[in-house]
Amino acid sequence: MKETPSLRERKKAETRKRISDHGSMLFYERGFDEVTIGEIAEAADVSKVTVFNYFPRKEDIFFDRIPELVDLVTETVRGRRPGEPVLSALRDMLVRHAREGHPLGGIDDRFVHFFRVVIGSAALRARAREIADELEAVLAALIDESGEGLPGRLTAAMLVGAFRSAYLTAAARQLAGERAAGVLADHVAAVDLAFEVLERGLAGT
Amino acid sequence: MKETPSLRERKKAETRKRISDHGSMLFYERGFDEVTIGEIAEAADVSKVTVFNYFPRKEDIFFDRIPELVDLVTETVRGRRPGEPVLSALRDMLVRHAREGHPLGGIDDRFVHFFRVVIGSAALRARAREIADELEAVLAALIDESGEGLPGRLTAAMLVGAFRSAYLTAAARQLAGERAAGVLADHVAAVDLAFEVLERGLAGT
DNA sequence: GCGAAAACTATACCCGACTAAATTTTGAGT
DNA sequence: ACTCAAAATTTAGTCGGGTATAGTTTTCGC
Repeated sequence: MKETPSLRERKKAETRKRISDHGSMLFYERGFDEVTIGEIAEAADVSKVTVFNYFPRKEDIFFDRIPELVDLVTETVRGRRPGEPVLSALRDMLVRHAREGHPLGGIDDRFVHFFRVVIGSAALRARAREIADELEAVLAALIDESGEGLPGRLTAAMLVGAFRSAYLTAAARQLAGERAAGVLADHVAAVDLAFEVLERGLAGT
Repeated sequence: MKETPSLRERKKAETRKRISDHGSMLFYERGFDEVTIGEIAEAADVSKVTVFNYFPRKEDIFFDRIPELVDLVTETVRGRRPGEPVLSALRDMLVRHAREGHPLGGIDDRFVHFFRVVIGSAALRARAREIADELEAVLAALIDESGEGLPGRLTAAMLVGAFRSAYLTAAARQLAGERAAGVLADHVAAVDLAFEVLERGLAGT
């Protein structure tokens, strides 16, 4: 799969990373809205146009790893053990990532700063909601194609809604000063509850 | 409650309405992003600054009736018949409004144009998501205060997610050319299914 | 090496949402 | 009538994301 990291590709990846890294660093220091594209370009030693070349919108510089998140969900569903229900595969994945403090899981002391930046910017909050929508659509399609007979749209909407709510609650508590360790237990419980409700509710369909 | 529609108040209300009406009209004609605040000000025969005086953000000119929506939900929950479960009151209200083609219900031939404008503008879509979030928060608080022992956040998140999904599906079909009458039946079915799943799932809590 | 394609740079520009401050109008109460 | 405070207006901006263009450097495939 990964065989030709041709020089061109490597340089591109490196430039992209440099922009994203310098951008994120500035955002962490001063907040999303207080940093201009020009400053990022300068910090990354790149022209302003090049920034837009890699990131069509400013928000994408910060939310750089979303594609990985979509892939993660897709792989979780498509690559589940034969016979395992979609929902149980998703539940396991989500709980595991939270427990391991995986970057995309979100429950970890390091991510307080990440949350602070997002909460502090209307543009980033808006983009985050948009991303949740995209995830919901992907998930709905995956559920439909899984052949378990679940109503994809409804299931995805409820699941994304519930998880997002739990995630935000956990983030708010961490922002309020609680340590990740303390928040984690409740968060896992909230996720478990969400899946229980969903599974029980869908059982009679 | 409503006793003093003093001249001053009436004029304010009238100015507000004039701005919102002219604005909406222009949006319907040409799309949200293609209309500037300046044009709206001119059409409403008001200064540009006055527009911002009444509507802090451009999007609010179009989504003018959201406060009514929040009130509607609040009254539905608080004013339900004694002993009636929150969820059943909400379900009745939502189905009734859809059936009656209520402006805030959304299933009516007239609203195709409304949808088109929203779908056509990233800013309006973003604001719509934000509004859903606000509604979710209000609903969560209402459910918590209802004393039925339901988990407010989770219930609200799932309900708003499910309804929004159904609503958007119905809107998309109307946009694709189907008549409201045809879409209505499926939409009501989708809402009913959502409530069934939710109620059954929550039953064991 | 060489020509073509891709990536990058410099630069200038647009655009329209939103703001600040000072001034004028207008309705309310006496 | 007359005064006062709220509301509306005028004027004069700022600000930064995003774009368009045209030219320069770098990498690739051969």
